[in-house]
Amino acid sequence: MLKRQITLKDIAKELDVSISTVSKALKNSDEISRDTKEKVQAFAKLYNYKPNNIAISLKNKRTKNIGVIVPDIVHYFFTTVVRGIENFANEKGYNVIVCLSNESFDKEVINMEMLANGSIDGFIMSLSAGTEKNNDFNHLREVTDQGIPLVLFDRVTNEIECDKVVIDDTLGAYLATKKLLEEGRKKIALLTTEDFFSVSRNRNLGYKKALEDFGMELNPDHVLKLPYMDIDEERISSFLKRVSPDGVLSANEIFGIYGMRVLQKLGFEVPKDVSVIGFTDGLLAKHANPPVTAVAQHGEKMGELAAKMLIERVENDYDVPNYQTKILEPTLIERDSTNN
Amino acid sequence: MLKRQITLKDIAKELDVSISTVSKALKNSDEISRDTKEKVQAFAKLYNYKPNNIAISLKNKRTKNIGVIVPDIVHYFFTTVVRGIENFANEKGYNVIVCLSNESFDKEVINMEMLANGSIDGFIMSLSAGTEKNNDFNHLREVTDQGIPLVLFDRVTNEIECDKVVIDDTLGAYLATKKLLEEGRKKIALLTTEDFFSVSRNRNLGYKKALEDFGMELNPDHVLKLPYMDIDEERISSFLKRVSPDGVLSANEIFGIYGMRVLQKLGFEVPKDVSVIGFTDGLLAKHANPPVTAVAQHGEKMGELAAKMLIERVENDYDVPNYQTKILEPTLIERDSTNN
DNA sequence: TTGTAGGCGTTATCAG
DNA sequence: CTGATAACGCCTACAA
Repeated sequence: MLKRQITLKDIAKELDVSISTVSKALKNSDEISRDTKEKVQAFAKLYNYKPNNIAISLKNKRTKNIGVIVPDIVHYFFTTVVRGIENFANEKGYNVIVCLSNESFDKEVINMEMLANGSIDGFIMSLSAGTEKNNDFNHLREVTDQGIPLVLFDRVTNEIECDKVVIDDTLGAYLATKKLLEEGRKKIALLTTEDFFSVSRNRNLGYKKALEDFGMELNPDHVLKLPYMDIDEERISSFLKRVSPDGVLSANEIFGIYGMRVLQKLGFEVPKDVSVIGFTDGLLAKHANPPVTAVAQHGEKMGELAAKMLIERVENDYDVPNYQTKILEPTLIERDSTNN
Repeated sequence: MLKRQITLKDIAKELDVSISTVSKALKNSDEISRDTKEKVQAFAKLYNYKPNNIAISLKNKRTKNIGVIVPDIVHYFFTTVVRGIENFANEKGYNVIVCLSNESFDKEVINMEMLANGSIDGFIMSLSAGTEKNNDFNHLREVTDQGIPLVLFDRVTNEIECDKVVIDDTLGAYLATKKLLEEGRKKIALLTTEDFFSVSRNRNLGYKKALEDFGMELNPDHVLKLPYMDIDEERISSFLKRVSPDGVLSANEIFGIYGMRVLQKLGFEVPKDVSVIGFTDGLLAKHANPPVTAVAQHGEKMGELAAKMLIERVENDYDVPNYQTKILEPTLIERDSTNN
């Protein structure tokens, strides 16, 4: 069934020359006579010769593969980051191996180990919820100790020294909260996740800071911290019912969208009675009714940057690491869920 | 910088035994004495020996990698298929290399060639818009001619003989249209894409069939066929304004969501004045206001099935191909954008 | 201008 | 029980 791909050896035998002659001829080396080169190249094209990547990888100790491990691929943000990585990497001749940790520590570890045995030249990843919760980064350390380049994005940790790309989450939340405050909102609810998520921690901080800058103090009763990014319908709706906010900031796309619908069902008009802003400028925000003002995280750019940083590491064997953390600026995209 | 991973050779030298002894010892071969095995295994663990996958791939002519080429990763459906593939493949010890064709014929070809040189054991893919439009499948044929297993899903073609997984798009559209008709809707608009998309062709067919079964005939004025899956705000809104439908069927998630908002802005109430049903039971449909009744395509299952079929081919070298086309049943998920 | 030989890391066969 | 050898497909320094 599997018609074996033709190899240098096959060509050599067929044309009655040596393997190295064939190899050189195909590379247009000028060690080889025009005659021989033409003969070999013609034959190779005729039989559709393609060098075997695996053999080349073994020889070069370079696979031209990048391993990407992300918590999931359903949420818009990760999706766009993956797209950014893909774009840049393909441009540079790299393939992208995508693995989903599914927010699970165990699966993240398994995936890393699966890829760390020579399958890839480097990793780009965002920590799973499980990993952030466990606060266990040994699998990352093993990888970096082996000298495999690693770039963390979005959900990062100080425990590991490596290149990183994040957005300024604190600033993003600050800008959003400020916007609500400037609209005159007094009771701003925060829908977020627990502080063990590095991004949530920072977003929660930005929220607090903005309140303080406007002479208000954070009321814990106005904050709902859920353990995961999944919607807990019960808790979100009872929270909003209780708080009855005139402004909502959501630390992710999905809580905000869901929260807005809950409020609408309770009779609130958006943005007349309550303004809503959410993190992630995704399809949900864009197509909600009304469209939701959002903090754009520039995922695609983030992915490109991460890929760029990684490939740079892979291709240049610096002996002084000099790790960088790039911080992108979030942008507030104003839509109809807030006043303007 | 890059601390070379330890190899069999290193262990052999260090322990003063032969490479093959080490290899066997690590495999717990009973050709080797208990003593030697223990010594070798201890040493290997201590120095964190991991067999080099690339070398193994070269030897076995099996990479344990699956190449997945999809048009994009932003739309919910493809996202879920990729997740299904990932799940099943990882379970079986395979990595998934994801490439995005970005709906472009050229990029699809480039990606295939990139992977077809030994990097993967088989392909799972869904045709790009460009490919369906060009009607050019030579890159697929080259791959299958080489004996590389290929599974097509969703956007497939009869031109290529290989395993396929699809849903019954005609039935899906039929069920949706029937639902609208049974509600008493008389003027059902169809938002769809051009017929060169295999899926659209079938969905358009199902729409027509349902109308006919209810004694109505298709009115071309009630159908808007756009060239791509991107929202053309201008055309969609002027179309809906003109038609002023009491029912809308959308052949994808995004047109339906957008169309519903257009109608709402025009003063239509959903579902009082107009019912809306869209293909793809995704986040947009689920979180729209009101939530949209949708044709579920069971992407995750589709992905798992595709992966299963592919891995079966990869691992068993059938000499009679006996290609299969699996057809999944779509499900109508009823929500508040239709009456019940 | 062409060919030989060795190596990338692993495994399998066969000899000792 | 252990080891030498060849092979997977390619590349390259060196020899002829």
